[in-house]
Amino acid sequence: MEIYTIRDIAKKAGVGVSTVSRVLNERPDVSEETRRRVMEVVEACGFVQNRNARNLKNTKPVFGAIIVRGRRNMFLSDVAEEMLHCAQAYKTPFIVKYIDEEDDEFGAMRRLYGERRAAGFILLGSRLDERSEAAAAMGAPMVFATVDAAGSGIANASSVCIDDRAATRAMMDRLVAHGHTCVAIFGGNSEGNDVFTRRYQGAMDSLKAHGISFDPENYVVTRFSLEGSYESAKRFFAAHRDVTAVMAMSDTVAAGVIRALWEMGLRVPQDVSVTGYDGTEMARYFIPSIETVCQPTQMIARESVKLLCEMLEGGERRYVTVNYSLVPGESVAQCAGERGTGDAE
Amino acid sequence: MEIYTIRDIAKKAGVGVSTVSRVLNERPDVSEETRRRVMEVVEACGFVQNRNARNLKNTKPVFGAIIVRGRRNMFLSDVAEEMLHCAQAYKTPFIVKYIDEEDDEFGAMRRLYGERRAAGFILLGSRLDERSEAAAAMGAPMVFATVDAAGSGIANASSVCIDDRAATRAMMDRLVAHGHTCVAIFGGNSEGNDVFTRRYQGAMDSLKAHGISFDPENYVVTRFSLEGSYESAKRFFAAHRDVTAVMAMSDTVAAGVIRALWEMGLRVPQDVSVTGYDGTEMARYFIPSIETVCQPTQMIARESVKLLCEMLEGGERRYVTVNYSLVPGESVAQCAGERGTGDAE
DNA sequence: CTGAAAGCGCTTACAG
DNA sequence: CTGAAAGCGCTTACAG
Repeated sequence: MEIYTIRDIAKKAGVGVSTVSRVLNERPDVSEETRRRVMEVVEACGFVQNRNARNLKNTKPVFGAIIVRGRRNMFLSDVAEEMLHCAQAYKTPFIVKYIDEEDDEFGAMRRLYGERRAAGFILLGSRLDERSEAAAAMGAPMVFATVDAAGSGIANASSVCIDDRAATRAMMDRLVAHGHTCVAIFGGNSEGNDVFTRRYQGAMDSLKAHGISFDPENYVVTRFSLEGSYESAKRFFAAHRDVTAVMAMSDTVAAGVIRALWEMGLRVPQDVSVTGYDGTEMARYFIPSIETVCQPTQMIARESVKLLCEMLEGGERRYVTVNYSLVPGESVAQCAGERGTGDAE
Repeated sequence: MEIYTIRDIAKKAGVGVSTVSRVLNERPDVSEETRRRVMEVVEACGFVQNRNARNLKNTKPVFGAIIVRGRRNMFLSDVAEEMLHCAQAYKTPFIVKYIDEEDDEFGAMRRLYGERRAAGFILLGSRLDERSEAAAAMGAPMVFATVDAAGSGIANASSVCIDDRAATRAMMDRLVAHGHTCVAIFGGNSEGNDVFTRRYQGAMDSLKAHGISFDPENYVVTRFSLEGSYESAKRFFAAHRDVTAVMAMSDTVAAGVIRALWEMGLRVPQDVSVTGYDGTEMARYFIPSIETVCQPTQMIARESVKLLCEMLEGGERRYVTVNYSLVPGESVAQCAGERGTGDAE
């Protein structure tokens, strides 16, 4: 298979290279007749533009980059896929970059900016801290997806997210309504103003409203993978048999916890209730199915892409909140009463 | 944050641009003294090479592309991640491109070649048919990962895979050893010489050796997602209550099937045994854990990357077979005896 | 060991 | 509406 350049096409079509370029970029200032002739040659040769050259030359926004933090995170990768899908409606191409849960998304952003001149960024599953400020200094517009940037004050940062605090509050209300008063929370390592903090606060809002106290030891920091949460749960429940419910900050974590409990002889939901977060496919098909907070994948994807494209055209930053919903599951039941620590003795 | 070019660096360091380029590319023909001076400036400016320009100019192999067929396939995405990891040991950068299960990986390959001049390809979860021949005409070396290209005769195609036929045969032997004679197989739509055919043949090898017949109606074509396999299973078991075991061609499919059975009141493994394929994390943590054929992720990744890099340097094509292993799981049990079709009546 | 120059394939003012 | 020319940031022979 031969590789053609725009110059080859120009020659074959008997026009100048600039004309071919115009046709390819769907500019209006080409006669219909010429356009057809050029397109015929393009089709016939199976010509594909060289993006390296295209991106090298262009000064205008050429493409956006989606940075996903967490490789094993099915929810985030679903959202990323959906973003790619939505992006097709815009002229701006998008690329996706996956980085490790523990990696620095702002470093990745900087690199993408330097290496390939990405014009704008969507940060999926990011945090919001000093480094985001530094990254903002690049001047490229960014959209935080699933994280609220409203308080950040960063000039070129928009965000799309659900009200995490309200969602966890509502979820905790459900657990309390089922009689659970001794709950453990499995979440991430809070580094200030991130999604984990919001969710934690929401849970506290609920407990406080119900006059229930929370032992800080019952906040378990875990990796967001099956293996990670499984290990965390094994360790935690070896010492905390009195807990009757777990609120996990992702469905994957919930699944790992359920498996660990199961192996320890604790049934879900009969002995322990477990809730998830995200509303993934897996939550629906796991046994038991996992009660969870559904973040609307499509809506988040669509709004994020739209926002970034707006900003690339000079639009203002905006903070969008989308609606979550509580998805019932088989993983929650009425509290059977205090189990106490008797088992461990 | 300002963006510097190689020319800025050259000026600041008081050298020519070619010298900076040499330092950046770790060429030997630069004096230690000059190298240090240049690197200092590079560090100080936080300079990053523009890959668009780099890839545009270069004629030598610059980067490889990994094309993953199937977005929801956790096994394949794990392998892809591992490949990226292995690739760090080579000078050749790699990029990953995910395409839909139903999409044309060879079209994607062609585009990547035209648009970005990828020098070589790793095809993850691909098939092998007429289109692969056409793609081969591009001349770029390719490595089929998890598919055997040995019989294809394509000049520039290597492959890395397990012996799929032997693996499914061994797995079916286990089911038969547990007394199962009426087995359904959940797999993909065979389009000739692909992995589904191999696995099917392996299963037949076993059944034939045991003098057990197989009703073609018991081969169920399904999408490789939880939802897809769940739906397929619901439909299938509504009419085929006599089946006592399911051999699924992926862990995800196995999970979907288990969930469907569970909802229909059929327990796994008490009523129906189910086996998976791939050896994913999920198989280990699902309830029940899923007995599966483990494909060695790391080995496949490492060998594929190595092979492609070899070929990019002019090496010969090779066909590598790596070892699979059978992972026991809670999803298989002794056949309780024929259930017959009584339930349906 | 080092630098000036050409060129990778495209886009975009600039003149017609 | 169309084409010749300059230039995006880099690499790579080519001369020193």
